[in-house]
Amino acid sequence: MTSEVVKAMTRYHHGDLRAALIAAGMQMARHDGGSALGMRELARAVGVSPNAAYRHFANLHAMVLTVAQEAQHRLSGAILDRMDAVPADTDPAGRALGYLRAFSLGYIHFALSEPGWFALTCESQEAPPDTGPPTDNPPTPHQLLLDALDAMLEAGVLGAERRIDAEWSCWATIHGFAIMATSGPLQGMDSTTADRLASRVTDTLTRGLRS
Amino acid sequence: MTSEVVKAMTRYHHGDLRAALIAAGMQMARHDGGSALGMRELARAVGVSPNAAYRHFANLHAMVLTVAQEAQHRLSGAILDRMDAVPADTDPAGRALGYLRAFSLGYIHFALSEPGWFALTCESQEAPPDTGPPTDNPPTPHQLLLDALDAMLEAGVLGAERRIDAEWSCWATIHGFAIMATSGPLQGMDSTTADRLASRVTDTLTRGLRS
DNA sequence: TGTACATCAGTGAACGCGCGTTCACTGATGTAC
DNA sequence: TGTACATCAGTGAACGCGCGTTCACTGATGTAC
Repeated sequence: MTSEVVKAMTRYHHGDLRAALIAAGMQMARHDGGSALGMRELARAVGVSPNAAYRHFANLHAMVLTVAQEAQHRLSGAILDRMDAVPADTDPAGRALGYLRAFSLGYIHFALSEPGWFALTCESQEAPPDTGPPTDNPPTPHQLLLDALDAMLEAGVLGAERRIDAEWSCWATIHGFAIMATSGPLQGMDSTTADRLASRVTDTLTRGLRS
Repeated sequence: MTSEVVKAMTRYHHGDLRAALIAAGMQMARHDGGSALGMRELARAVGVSPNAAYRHFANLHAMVLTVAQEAQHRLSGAILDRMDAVPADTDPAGRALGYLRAFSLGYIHFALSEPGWFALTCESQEAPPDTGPPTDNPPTPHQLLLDALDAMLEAGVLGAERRIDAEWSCWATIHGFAIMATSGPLQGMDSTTADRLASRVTDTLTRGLRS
């Protein structure tokens, strides 16, 4: 398998240049954020002529969107891991609250541990131009939040009236904290402080929702 | 007065080129955000050689920071206007809650009505290189938030324990909503919806703080 | 099974652009005597 | 009051850079017969 890939890398036909370009884009964005993505630099990283990338992306914008979507998938994955780890044996109310907390802390933790990728996810709300028809993509972070809130509604933790627009309060708070901790006034805080603040902010949010 | 300025504009010595450059920078940033600021374009807008700007700013970065600070002053001004409009004849508790609400809605309204300037304030947390010693600058938005929270503490609306780190919950929520409404998933919503959501988010935040 | 040929996925060179920044210079201003 | 001179605030031209994108081309691949 590995030798095939190596062979593929050295052949005139790359093998899977598109995937390699996306991987290189992720690597670049990891350190320098999404604004560092460029067609020439990407091709250079993969060891291919600048022009070859245009076989796989119509232009710079399309390429950035595609890499951004990959970053968003990783964010979803990180959140899902935390949500799946919520113990299943507790009562529905506790579990629903656990989902929201898992979402919040998962989102924030991802932002802090992968600030470059996180910044990339913020940069593009649009969907990349042509996602092939058979998409086994993970749910978007936004969908995961809706799931958590609906679980709270069903478990009776959240009143029906309070459910309305609740996702935007959550998104504002959680995303806002992530931005702040990543590229705002809280930038560079130590991880103990980060954990404490993330926890407190999540508490305040939860209290506000439940009243 | 006006004729003096006009004369100053056409003289070899500009008169107040630094102020003119900052004003032009604000105008540019208003439409295209802070990343559109450039030394050459700025000089062009004022009708001066590209190099002239280097008499007033060490480099691009210093210029952007300076314009960003100006944008932040306007944000502070907008918030202050709202906070000053809080009726003084109510009880301290109501007034303190009014301050927080004024801060939140003022912040969000500014972001929505001047998205370019708002984006610029986000871009730079650092202080510009050399602010002259006699600074009669308005207080920072962050300071205004602290004032509102302290008023709530004094009025007994906010418990001492709840006051701790409360500014970060507020900042996350308010700033987060502004980001979301300006360049995030809520981008382009109509103003009725914006008002409703801003109000609801502020309510949720306030409830969360008071428990 | 072999072969002609269409198609795909790369190469290499170039274009034009606008940028930040620097250099040597000059016109205007103010100040010491 | 006049004048020499230092200093300030501009000009104009250029450098080097890296970018996105396009052009004409070629090596590799697969498919119909």
